Amino acid sequence: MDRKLLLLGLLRMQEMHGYQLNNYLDAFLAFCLDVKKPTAYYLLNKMHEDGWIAVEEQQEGNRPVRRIYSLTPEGEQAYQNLLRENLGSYAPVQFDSDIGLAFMDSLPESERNLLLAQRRAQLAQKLTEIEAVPEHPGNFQWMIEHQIRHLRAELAWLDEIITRFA
Amino acid sequence: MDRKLLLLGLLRMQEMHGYQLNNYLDAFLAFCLDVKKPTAYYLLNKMHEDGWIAVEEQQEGNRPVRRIYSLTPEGEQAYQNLLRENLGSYAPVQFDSDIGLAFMDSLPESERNLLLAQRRAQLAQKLTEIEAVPEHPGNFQWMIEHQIRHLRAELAWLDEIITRFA
DNA sequence: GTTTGATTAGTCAAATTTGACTAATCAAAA
DNA sequence: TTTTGATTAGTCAAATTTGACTAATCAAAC
Repeated sequence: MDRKLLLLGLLRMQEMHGYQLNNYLDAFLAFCLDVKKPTAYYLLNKMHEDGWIAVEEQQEGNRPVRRIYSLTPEGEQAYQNLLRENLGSYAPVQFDSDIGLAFMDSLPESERNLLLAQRRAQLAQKLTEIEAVPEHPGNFQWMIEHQIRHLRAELAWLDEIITRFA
Repeated sequence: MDRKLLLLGLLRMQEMHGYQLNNYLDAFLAFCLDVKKPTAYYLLNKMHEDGWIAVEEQQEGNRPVRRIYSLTPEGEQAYQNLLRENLGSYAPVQFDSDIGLAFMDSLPESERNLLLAQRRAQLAQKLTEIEAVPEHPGNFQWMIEHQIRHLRAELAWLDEIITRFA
């Protein structure tokens, strides 16, 4: 549902064709949200079938056809509903990385430490990357800020684990 | 992959039948990990087909048959590989709740505040629940500790947002 | 006596997600 | 002049995940 909300919200800000949409997801939101291209098209089609999204074809010169997606009134209504649902509830997240931590004991100490160091490096890398992301349009800035805080907390937590086990 | 690691790790600690396994997931790990019953069976079957897991049937009286799942040597090897892969890398998490935050502007202030208060209540509730969870066997304790820290940070973040917008 | 709830096994169809792939046009680099 | 990379559109089969459901036994509550 949240992914639908995302697509509706983006198209509501500005109608777009699929390429633009996927490009935006890739270029600006990939740090925080992972929506693959076929997923986006799947959802666009579904919402089109449900009458939430209108499609208009445009041709420019001999280039491939552009399909502009935009919200219908039903889409606007759905957007409002999904938005309320999302805002009014807390969706817990899962830390799949913790599964490995739970079973660390089955590795020799030296290897465990090596792997954890590797994990730490990746985490730090990701943090550096996202801290370098420039200002973002609209309220997406918060998504980044949230992610940054989260990654900092994760790094601190991982360091604590590493220390406890060193 | 991580869910496979989880199941392998659990069966490695102690061989179990499906009911036991699902029960354990439900009763002890549901706070941190969400693995539904059909998913568990799907993975058990798959790993059985791949030769990672052995199944032995037991009958006790007239009760339905028990199928005890346990690791094969290949399963042990797979476990080692998955564990290394998991431990040595950082898997980023996604905050789907942030999607709503990004679009808050489209709601009237009063409703927005109401919904955010509702979200906060849910979050606080979840935190209370998990803080009340008793000691956990083995290293699963960390998963809980991690989740608690995370929820506290989330609560603080949400409060900050609410304040900024009040 | 009967109904409920725990124990044991799942299944099944449907929804969702993804990796890998195709196809055409045009601008710019080599 | 050829090749590469961006622009535009996706598709397709496969993997995964889930909600809703079935079926049998036994103990305990009512």
